[in-house]
Amino acid sequence: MPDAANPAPMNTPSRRRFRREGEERRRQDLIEATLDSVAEHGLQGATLRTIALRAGVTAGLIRHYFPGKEELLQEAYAALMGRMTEQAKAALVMEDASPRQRLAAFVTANLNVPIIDARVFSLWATFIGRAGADPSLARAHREGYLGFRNEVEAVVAEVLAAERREPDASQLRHHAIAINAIIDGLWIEGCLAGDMFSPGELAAIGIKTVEAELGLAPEREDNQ
Amino acid sequence: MPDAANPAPMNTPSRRRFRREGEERRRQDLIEATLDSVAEHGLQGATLRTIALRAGVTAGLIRHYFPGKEELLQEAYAALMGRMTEQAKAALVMEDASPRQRLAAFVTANLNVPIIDARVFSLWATFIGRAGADPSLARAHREGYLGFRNEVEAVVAEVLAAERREPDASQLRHHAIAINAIIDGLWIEGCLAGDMFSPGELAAIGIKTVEAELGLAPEREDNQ
DNA sequence: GGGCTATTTATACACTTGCACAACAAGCTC
DNA sequence: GAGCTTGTTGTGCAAGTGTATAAATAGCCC
Repeated sequence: MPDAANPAPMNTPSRRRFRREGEERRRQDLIEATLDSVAEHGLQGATLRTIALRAGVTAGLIRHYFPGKEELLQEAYAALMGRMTEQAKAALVMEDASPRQRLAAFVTANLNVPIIDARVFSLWATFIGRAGADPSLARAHREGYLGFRNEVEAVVAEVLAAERREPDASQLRHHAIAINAIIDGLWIEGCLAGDMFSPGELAAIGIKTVEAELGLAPEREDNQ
Repeated sequence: MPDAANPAPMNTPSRRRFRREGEERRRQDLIEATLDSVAEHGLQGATLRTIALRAGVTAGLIRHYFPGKEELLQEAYAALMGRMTEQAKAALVMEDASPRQRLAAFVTANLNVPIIDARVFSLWATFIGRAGADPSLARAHREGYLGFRNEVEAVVAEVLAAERREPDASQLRHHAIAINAIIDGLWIEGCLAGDMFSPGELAAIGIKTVEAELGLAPEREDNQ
């Protein structure tokens, strides 16, 4: 019996070499690997082994950082949502710009890369599809949605104020709902079939539609 | 050992009783059970055993009607898409109605039950989330989307013609893209958080936004 | 009613999954 | 460098997966 429990007496063929990373780093790597796996193979294809392989570790390690797969997925979704809303709102912080310009910039930012992105859309759809059955997902979405809509509503209020118009709360709410829908709808179209639109086309349509919704006079074509 | 391989010598405890259904009936039942399972537990929870249980048969039978799980899922998705586009287009066949009324009816139909429906949305999101990785899904979506958009474009052309306006092809296309986005965006909001809107509110917003996009004069409030 | 056929059940199998746990070594402290 | 902590690996396991296939029986034709 030359090869029993010890396969070769020369040297224990050595386990895999590894480095100890900081906790925060590992957790983020694992979350990113999870998002990649879900985007590529869906929730069913995102197994612990697939995720670990992508993160460059072995499956057992995941249990060292997360109580279970469920929690890993939840944290990954939270990270995704956080990034999305953060990017969207970032377009609103413009100094020295008229409300109307800020609104236009907001629409433009939401209808171009990196927000128009097939991977992000795939993730969003995959997770949101479970919202009907998973209350925590539904709540997370609702919070993100309302936050987004409130941002829209605030800008709309500024724009209309600059136009000397005084909408009541109900009108403001309707404007925000409609504009949010316009952006969402165009975002989906862009993510799913970006090649059907020329660069900047979606943003142009978005701005025009939003301004029509608000009853703003069309901009002159010849300004600068 | 009183209970060995034969648990009771009295009578072979009998297999499950069953009825032979027609092929078409069985296939449809299985597809419906598949959609139910996907809507409730996601793609990962839609196992052959779950589906079979819901359809009132045993798992093995599925292989008698479908080559494999993959094909069952594809047929289920096709059935879903077919039903969705069919319902959406059905709202357009109105005799004795002005183009503008038909457009309004179209928007209204798409923003109320049964098209506003959490289960259908869950299914749509779950499947469309895989479009990035599955070309056949992506193609199916694109065809459905373009079909829908072309319907919109046709009605828009009628509406504008009735208003003595003569948009060129590019303007028509932009209108269709925008209106499609408005409907999609409001549809999502209604499916995900229908309780945040009063009955008919989404449809009212949709009509107003669409008419603003087309530059139609607001309707008088006092007509009948 | 007696047989025939093919729908349906039931069981088996190879494989994957999430999770548990023991062994190991990377890198800090002294 | 010795020793210790703990991040990391590897293996094992029970449950569940899709598929294959044999056995049974429902319902039709005569």
